[in-house]
Amino acid sequence: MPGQWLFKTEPGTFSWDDLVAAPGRTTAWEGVRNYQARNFLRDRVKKGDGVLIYHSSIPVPAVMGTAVVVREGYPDPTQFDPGSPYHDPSSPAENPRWYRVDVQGDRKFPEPVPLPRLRETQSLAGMPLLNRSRLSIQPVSAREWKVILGMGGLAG
DNA sequence: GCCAACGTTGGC
DNA sequence: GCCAACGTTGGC
Repeated sequence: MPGQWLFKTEPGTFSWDDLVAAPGRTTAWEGVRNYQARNFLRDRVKKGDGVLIYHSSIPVPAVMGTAVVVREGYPDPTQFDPGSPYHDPSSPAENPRWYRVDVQGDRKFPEPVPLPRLRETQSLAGMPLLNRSRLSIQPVSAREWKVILGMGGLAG
């Protein structure tokens, strides 16, 4: 049984629309530079898992749609690229510190689910997203997944 | 733009 | 290993 996740992104940097406009609707989810999130990408996120794409740092943050993991964790090459904003000169080449996965855009919510609606939904109260966690990669339970898809206008 | 919460760094 | 300083996240 596939797992479920929530990935945050700032739409000014990379948005849902950017994801579905990408070749094959697929993109490498790069630039994650937090150890807890890295551990999820490296160890727990599996091919076929579902991903909720969440827009943060905007007037009305919202879950925009779903994506599917199409490639499991592998070293993020941007850590070794001096020209990249995600360059990490202290990451050892023989033991890369940062990982990424590839995701493919799947279904756009007919109605994006705004953060205030998530907050007022009792069954979602345990989500890290709603509990001042700044984790950019978070696990989502099967129940939470189903509830949010329903709120967004997707049957399941 | 503010600022609280949280993560990371580095001196000791 | 402690912890103060600093940087980042992200809602508001």
